[in-house]
Amino acid sequence: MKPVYGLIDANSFYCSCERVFQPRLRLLPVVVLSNNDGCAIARTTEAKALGIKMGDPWHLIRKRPELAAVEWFSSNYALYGDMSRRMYQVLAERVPRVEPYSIDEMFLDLTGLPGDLTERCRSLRDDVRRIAKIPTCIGWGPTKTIAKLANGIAKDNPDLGGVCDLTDPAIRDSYYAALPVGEVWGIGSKSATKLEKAGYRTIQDFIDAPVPEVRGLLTVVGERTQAELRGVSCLPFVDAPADRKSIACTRSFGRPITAWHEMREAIATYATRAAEKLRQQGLQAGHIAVFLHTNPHAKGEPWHSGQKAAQIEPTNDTMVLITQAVRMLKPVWRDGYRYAKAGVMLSNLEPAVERPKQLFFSLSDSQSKLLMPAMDAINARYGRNTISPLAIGIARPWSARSRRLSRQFTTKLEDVLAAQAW
DNA sequence: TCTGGGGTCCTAGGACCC
DNA sequence: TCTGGGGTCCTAGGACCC
Repeated sequence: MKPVYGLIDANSFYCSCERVFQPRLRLLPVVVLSNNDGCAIARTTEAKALGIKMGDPWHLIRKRPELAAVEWFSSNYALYGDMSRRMYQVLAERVPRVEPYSIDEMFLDLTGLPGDLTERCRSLRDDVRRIAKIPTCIGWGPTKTIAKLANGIAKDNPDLGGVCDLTDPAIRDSYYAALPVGEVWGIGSKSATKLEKAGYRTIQDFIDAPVPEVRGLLTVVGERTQAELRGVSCLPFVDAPADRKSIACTRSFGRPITAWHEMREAIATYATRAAEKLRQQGLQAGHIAVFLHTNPHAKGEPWHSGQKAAQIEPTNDTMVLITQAVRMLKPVWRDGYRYAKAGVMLSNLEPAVERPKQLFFSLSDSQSKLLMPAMDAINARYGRNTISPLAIGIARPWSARSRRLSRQFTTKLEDVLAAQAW
C-alpha cells in the first residue's frame, strides 16, 4: 500500500495560543517575542502584513510608527507546551499514528484510511479548531517532504480552505515549476544559494538535477530531499521519539554581566535547570560543556568568547553538575568584559540506571539519591525554585527580561480565568 | 632518492529545522 | 538599554592503532 504522509501545522502558533484566552486580540496584529523579549518569533497574518519579519529585533522595529498598535507578548512556554499537548490529544484520538515533530507540527500517517482524505483532513482541522481552539493547515502526499510542501501551500493560499493534497504527480508538477527551491523543507538559505549558482532555481530544476551533482553540492542530505520530492519516501514515520542526544540550557542575560560572582550564579542556574531536564527524562550525562561570550552585535565593544568541555562520571545530580560547570567556567572567564550570554550543555546521555562505578564513592552519593527526587517533588508542587541550591543566587538581577508575559491560563491554578454567572 | 594502507574514534564546524 | 533557544545530522581532519 502506498504510504500517505500528512502534516498538520498550527497557524502563528504562539500568537494563536495568546488569542485563545484573550479574545480581544482577534483580528489585531500580534507578535510573540523570543526569550529576553529579543526578536519576533511568531506573528499573526495582520502582523506579517505590517512588514514584521521572523527574527526581527523587536527593540529596533517597534519604534516604527505603523507598529504602534501591535500587541506583543513575551514567550509563555508553559502555555504553548500545554496547548500543543491538547492539539496532539485531539489528533491522537482520530488518527491511528501521530508523530509530534515540533511544538506546533505533527506528522500524520494517513496510509490506507477509508473515505475521502480531503473530507477527513477538513474535519480534523475543524476538530482541532473547535476543541483545542487552534487554527491549523494540513498538507499531505507520498513523502514527508511533499507533505511539508503541501502544508506550506495550504498556508500561502487561503482559498484552498486550509488543506492541500499533493498526491497527484500532475498537481505536484505545476507547483514544482512555480516554486523556488528554497521553499523545500531541508533546503535552507545556504543550500538555496548554492543551487541557484549552479543554475537550479525552481523545485523542478532541482528534481531534474543529476544525482551526483546534488550530492556534491548538498551531500547525502540533499540527495535524500531530492528523492523525497520525486515521491520516493526516505524519511519513515517514527512512532516512538528517538533517545535524546543532548540537553542544553543557554540564555542571554537581561543586562551584561561583568562580575564573576554573577556569572557563577548564572552558570549554576543553567546547570540546575539542565539537571532537572535530565531527571525528568530519566537520563544522566557523561559530558558537560559550558560557554560564555560578549555581545556579538555590539560593534566596537571588546569581544571575548570561551568554551570548555569535559567527560564526567555520568550523573544527573544538580550539585555535582553545578560543581563541574563552575570548575569549567573558571578558566574561560576574563575580567573586564561585558558578557551577554552563557550556557551549559550536557551530552553522552544514557538512561539513569543504577550501575557499579567508582571504587571510592562518597557519602553524598547516597544522600543525593534522596535529595534530588525530594527537590523535584517540592518544585513540581510549589513551583520552580521553591527550593534550590544557594549557588544559583536569590535575586538574579542578570536574568532575562520577560516584560509582557501572559498568565499561565491552563497550568497554574491562580492564573485560571474565572467566569461569573448570576 | 626514498617515506603504506586501512581502519576507528573524537571533535569542531557547518547546515538545517522550528 | 534592549538582536532567542534547543535540537539534529553530516563532513573533514586529526589522533591513534595495527
